[in-house]
Amino acid sequence: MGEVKVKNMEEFAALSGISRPTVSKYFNDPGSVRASTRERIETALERYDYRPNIFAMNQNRKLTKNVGIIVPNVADPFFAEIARKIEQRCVEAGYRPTLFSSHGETDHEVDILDTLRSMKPAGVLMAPLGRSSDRGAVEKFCEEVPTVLFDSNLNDLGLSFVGSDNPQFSRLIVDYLCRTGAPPCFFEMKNPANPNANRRRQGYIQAMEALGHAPVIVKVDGEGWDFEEIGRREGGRVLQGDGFPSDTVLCSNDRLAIGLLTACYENGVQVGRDPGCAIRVAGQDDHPFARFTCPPLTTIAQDYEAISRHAVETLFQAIEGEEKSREAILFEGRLVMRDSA
Amino acid sequence: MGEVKVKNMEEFAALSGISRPTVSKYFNDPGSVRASTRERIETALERYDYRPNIFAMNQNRKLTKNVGIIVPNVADPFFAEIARKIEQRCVEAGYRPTLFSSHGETDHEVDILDTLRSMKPAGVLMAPLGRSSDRGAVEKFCEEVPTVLFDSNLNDLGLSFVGSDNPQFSRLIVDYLCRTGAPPCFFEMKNPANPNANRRRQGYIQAMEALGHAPVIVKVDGEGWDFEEIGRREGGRVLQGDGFPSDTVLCSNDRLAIGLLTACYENGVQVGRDPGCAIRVAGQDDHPFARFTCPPLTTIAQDYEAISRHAVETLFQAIEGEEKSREAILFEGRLVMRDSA
DNA sequence: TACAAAACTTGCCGCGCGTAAAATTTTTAT
DNA sequence: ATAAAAATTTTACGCGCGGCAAGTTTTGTA
Repeated sequence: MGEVKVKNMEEFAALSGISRPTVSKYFNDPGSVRASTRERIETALERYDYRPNIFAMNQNRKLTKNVGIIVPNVADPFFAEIARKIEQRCVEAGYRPTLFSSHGETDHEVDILDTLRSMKPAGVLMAPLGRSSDRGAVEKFCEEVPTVLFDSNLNDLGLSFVGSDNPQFSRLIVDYLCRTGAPPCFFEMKNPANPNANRRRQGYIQAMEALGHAPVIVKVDGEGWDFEEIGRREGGRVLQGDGFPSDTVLCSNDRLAIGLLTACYENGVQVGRDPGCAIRVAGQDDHPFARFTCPPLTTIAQDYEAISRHAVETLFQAIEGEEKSREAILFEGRLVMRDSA
Repeated sequence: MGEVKVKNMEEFAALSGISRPTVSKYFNDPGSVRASTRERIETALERYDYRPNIFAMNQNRKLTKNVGIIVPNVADPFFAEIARKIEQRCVEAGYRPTLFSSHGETDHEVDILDTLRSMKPAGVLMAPLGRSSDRGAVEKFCEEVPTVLFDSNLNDLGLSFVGSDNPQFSRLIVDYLCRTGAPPCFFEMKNPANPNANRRRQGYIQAMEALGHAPVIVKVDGEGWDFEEIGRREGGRVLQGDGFPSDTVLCSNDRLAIGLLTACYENGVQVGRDPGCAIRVAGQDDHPFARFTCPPLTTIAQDYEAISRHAVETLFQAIEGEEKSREAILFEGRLVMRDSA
């Protein structure tokens, strides 16, 4: 490998004894050439280490092999993890994924959309910021390039939506909490960035009423994506004030719960389901760190695996021509019992 | 904006009344054309919403405006955070950053290098996997494209290295721990993936000896990047066995410490510096989650800000022609006192 | 063995832009 | 006002590959 530096496909084709158009066909789909031809090319490939110029490739192809992945915030391990899974599946399918993070900012999300547009991607997998997304910009983008939304749904945008059945999450954990102790109150931010928060609240209310309990919601101030800090600061404020209306607190998501656990620690409030404990805390998501909080967090696990698989499959089906009407695919959560509730 | 769709630079040049080569110059460096010309172009830009085709651009330019950012694992919030900062600085400097994660795998890192090579990047900022990096592949890459290494140093590779003064980290925290309680033992993995771990161990040994104490190292099994789980599992094993040789444990890094805190909780071992506590635990890095552990983790903070700034500056200076000999720039850590030690 | 289908070759054009050289215009300095 | 310098225009070519059409070879089938 690496005997001579091969400048272009012309040269490589000559060296391998195959015509350039056929070599070109090979690179676009190795299966489209005769087996004997494929072998000759691959033999030459090992000797001369040549790679087609991706810029020249993408320039002329109507459809590139590029796939964009957008998450609202890579610094959140939840999104980092799901992005990793999606990335992997794209590579396996022969595409070139590029990861982008909006970093929680509307402008940044719009910029990414612009950048992506100029990359002529075959498709895009996008987890929108949610409430603070520029709906118009996203809509326009979805009209131009095949886009599958995940995690957070922007109504009727994109080819389809793949996410979690958030009301079911809340019902599931409310059932569990009521079965094993006091009915929970619901702890959330006043203006949640993520629309899933609303569905979770509604799921909570429904589940409580179905069990004959009065739902109680604790809304706290806080903007942005520093959920842990908001949970800690505002949770602490509640604890130092009147306290929570129930000794069981269901948080809108795990990151808020992680912050609340810190607040409990700082205020000397023992968390858990043991007799000596003063409060139970539960989350939702099964954040990668939920396993390592003290006490480990009882939560509802998102089905990362199914979401990433289905999102990618849906996109590729659309790319490869199968017309379908938009659908929202929701996966159920799984109760993960740990020690916090 | 957006009156008519402009196909190419030829068309746009005609619409703006400027010749195409000049328009081309403008896009490569707006400052290189006369102010009056610049204004005419920008006026047209607002009316006709045209963006040059990036593939065609990059194809002919010897040097693109692409910058590659490689981290060993985006799912680690530490790297996600520093990548975010670097990304931002690149954009401000007019470059197009692309983020890659090796996901802890050697093969993946090598693949990224190959992909990057074909993108003809102006430069690359790379945090190598470390011990499991393919040194030969990295070396070859560094010879071809200007690369600044950060976080983890691969001796003599790249334009320069920007990272932390790891021995100083350990000295700093050892001093603090000895001043406020029992001399610490050092908790680490047997085969650390990151070479910084070795420097930290050495710093620990030096600091202990300088203070007249015998260094004691607790090495535990564990492969891969699941540091929290290793810390929890092996930490638990130690606690259930003979226990730690000191009631103060300095962990090689925060993620290990986070796992150890979980192990302590699971084994009913009270952590902190209060009289009732059985053990003190300290970390190193100031991981984004260290603030939210229970108890919050005492640690040494990496200077994210300085590292990202300096890494980017060094790269751009090299790109823009300033020849310099390779240097390793190390930033000091800052003691962050919280409740765990 | 013949014959059609499939795979390949040859030749050529186009994509959108970078870039170089020479001619022309505009700006700045004398 | 005039010369020199700087900026712009014109002209022309090349980058590396995709894609098409027509002709040639190989393959599989009867």
